[in-house]
Amino acid sequence: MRMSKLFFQTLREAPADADVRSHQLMLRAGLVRQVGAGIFEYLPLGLRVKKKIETIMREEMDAIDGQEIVMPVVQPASLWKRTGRWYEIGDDLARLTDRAGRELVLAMTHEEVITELAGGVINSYRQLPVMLYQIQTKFRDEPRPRGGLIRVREFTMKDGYSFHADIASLDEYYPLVYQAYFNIFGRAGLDVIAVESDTGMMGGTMAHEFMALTEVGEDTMLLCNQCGYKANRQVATFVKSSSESRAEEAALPLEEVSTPNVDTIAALADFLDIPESRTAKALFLVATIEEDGDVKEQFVFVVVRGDMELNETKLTNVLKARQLRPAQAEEIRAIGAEPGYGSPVGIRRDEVLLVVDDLIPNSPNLVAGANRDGWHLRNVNCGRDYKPDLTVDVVAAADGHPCPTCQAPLRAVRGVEVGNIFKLGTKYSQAMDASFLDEDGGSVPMVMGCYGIGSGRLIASAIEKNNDENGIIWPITIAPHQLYLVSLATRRTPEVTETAERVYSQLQEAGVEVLYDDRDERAGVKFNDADLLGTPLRLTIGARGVKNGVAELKLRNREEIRELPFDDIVNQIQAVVEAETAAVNAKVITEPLQ
RNA sequence: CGGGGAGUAGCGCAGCUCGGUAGCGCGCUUCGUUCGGGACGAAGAGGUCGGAGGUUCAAAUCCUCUCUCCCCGACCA
Repeated sequence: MRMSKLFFQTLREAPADADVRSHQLMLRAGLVRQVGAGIFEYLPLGLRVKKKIETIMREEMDAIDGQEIVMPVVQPASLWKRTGRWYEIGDDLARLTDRAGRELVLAMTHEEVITELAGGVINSYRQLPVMLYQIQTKFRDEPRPRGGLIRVREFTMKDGYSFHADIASLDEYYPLVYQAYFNIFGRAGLDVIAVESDTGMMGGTMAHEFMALTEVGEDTMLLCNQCGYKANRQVATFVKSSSESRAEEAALPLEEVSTPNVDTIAALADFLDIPESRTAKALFLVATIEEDGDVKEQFVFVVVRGDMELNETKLTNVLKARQLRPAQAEEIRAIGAEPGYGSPVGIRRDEVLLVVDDLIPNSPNLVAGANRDGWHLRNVNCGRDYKPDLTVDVVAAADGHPCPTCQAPLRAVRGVEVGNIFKLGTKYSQAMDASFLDEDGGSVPMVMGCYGIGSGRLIASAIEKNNDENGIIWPITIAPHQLYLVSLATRRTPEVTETAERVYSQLQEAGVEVLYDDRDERAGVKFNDADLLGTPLRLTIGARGVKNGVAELKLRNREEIRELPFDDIVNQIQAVVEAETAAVNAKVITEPLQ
C-alpha cells in the first residue's frame, strides 16, 4: 500500500475526549474514528488489524472442528420471548418494531438463534458434538460506554456455540476451547490470564474469563503468587483465618452509645477509636426473586464486618435473585431500621431476609447501629442478639486477604475481559426445544457451551500493552503491515525513488506486507508516522544508502539499525518477518485446564 | 440514573466575566526555497460558534429549554 493513496490521517494531538492510551493512539494513528458514544468505524489500517485477529480466530476455531456460519443481527422478538430473555433483560437489549408492527431485537448475543438453528438441523446423537461459530456484530445498549474500544455498544464478537449429547462430551470439549483461546491471544501477542468467573444469568456450571491485565480494565482479579490461585473478584474467596476470628472472646452486655452525626463506618471507627473490623456494616437491599413462576421483591438485610465489602454477585447467587437493588430510605424505615444507623437488632423480622457473612458469628462484641438516628450499640453478638436466616460468605476478597488454597496474601489486579467461555448446560436447548434422539431413541435436550471473544477489546488491549511515547508497537502477527518502507527521495535523487519503487515491488511479490511511504514529506514526518503506526519493521532507503548499495532496517521494538544489501534484501526481510512471528508464537501459553 | 466537565474550522485551543458580527497553533491548497527525526517564506481555502426559543438596535457572549460527548459512580444477561 502506498501512503500517498491511503485513506487515513495521523493526528499530532489526541482528540480531547480520548483519555485512555489505546483510544488516543487508535485515533492518532487513524485506525478508528468515533461516530457516537460506544460506536466506532474502522478505517483501512484498523480494519487490517481486525481482520488479522479474526483470521487467527478462524484458524484456531477451525482447528477444534469449529464451522463458521453467520447469523442475523436483527432478530424476531419471539425467539427471545421463548427463552424469557425478552422479559428478563432490561434496556441493554435494543428493541425495535418493523413496518408491520412486529417486534424485533438487535442481537446482543446469539444463543436463541443458534439453538433454534441447531435444533432444526440436529436430530440424532450421531450428529453430535458440533461447534458452530461466527464473527458478527453485537449491540448492547450499555448505560456508559467508555475508554475507546474497551467498552462499546456496537462491537464485533467471535461467538462460538458447541452442542453435545451429554455433559461428559462438553466436559471433554471445554478444555480444548480453553487452550484454543490461549492460542488465539498468544498468537495475537497478548498476555492473558484465565480466571474462574461467575456464570451469572447465562446459567451453566462453569465459566472462565480471559483477562488482559491492564490498569484501564474494569474487572478486578485476585491472584496468588505462591500457588497460582486466580479468580475474578465476583467469585474469589479467601480464608477468614483464625487471626480474623475472635470466637473465644466472651460476649459482653449490650450497651447504647450516643454517636451524633456518625453515619459511616469510617466515621464510627474514628469516633469510638476502634478498628473498622470491630464494627458491623448493615446493608439494605431489595432482591427480585422468582419462585414457582412468581416474581416477587424481597427485602434483604445484610450484615458484613465493617472492614469488608459486600460482594453483590455472591449475594445474588446465594439468593438465586434475578436482580438486586439498594433499598430506598422509606423501605428501610418500614422494616424498623434507620438508614446510617442500621442494625439487625430489633427489626421487623417477618418481612426481612437476614443474611450475615460467615465471619460475623465469629466476631463477637461488634458495634452496630441502634436503628435510631445518632445512636449505636456496643457488644452486638450474632446468635445472642439476633438470629440470621442465612450465614454464608458474601464479602468480596480484597488485596492482601489470605489465599483460599495456600493462605499467602492475594494480589488484586485490574484487567479487561477479552474473552469468556461458559458451560451452558441445557438452559437454552430446553427453552428452544432443541433435542435429539439418543442411542435409546429417547428425546434429549442438547448440552451446550458458548465461547466469546471481542475483536475490538483485543485490539485495544494489545495497544494498551504495547506502546511507548512515540506510538503503537504492534506484535507482528496483528500489525496492519509488516514493514514500513521509507523513501527519502527528493527531486534531486531520482535514483532513490527508483530503488524504493523496485524494493517495494520486490517485497510485495515476495508476499511481505509493505506500507510504502512515497509521500513528498520530510524524513522526520515519515519516521514519526512510522513510529506512531507501530509497524514492526522499518526499512529506510536514502541517497546515502543507495550509493553504498544498502537499505537500513530498524525494528520498532528495538534500538539497533541494520544495513541490508539490496541484492539480498528480500530474503533478509523475509527471515526477519519469520523470526519476529516465531518470537510471538513462542510465547503462546499451554495451560491444561484443572 | 446520580455527581462532575465540555461542545467555537479536520485536530488542539483562545474569545464569553464586561453584547458591537470570530481568532491562534497544527493540518489542508498553490508557488518558491529546502530535504536523514514533525522545515521556511509568500499567497489562500475552510466556521449554521451543538440546536431551538427569548432579551436587545445588536448575541459565540445574557436568559430559558434541549441535544450530544467525556470522566467518576450505579449498571454491565
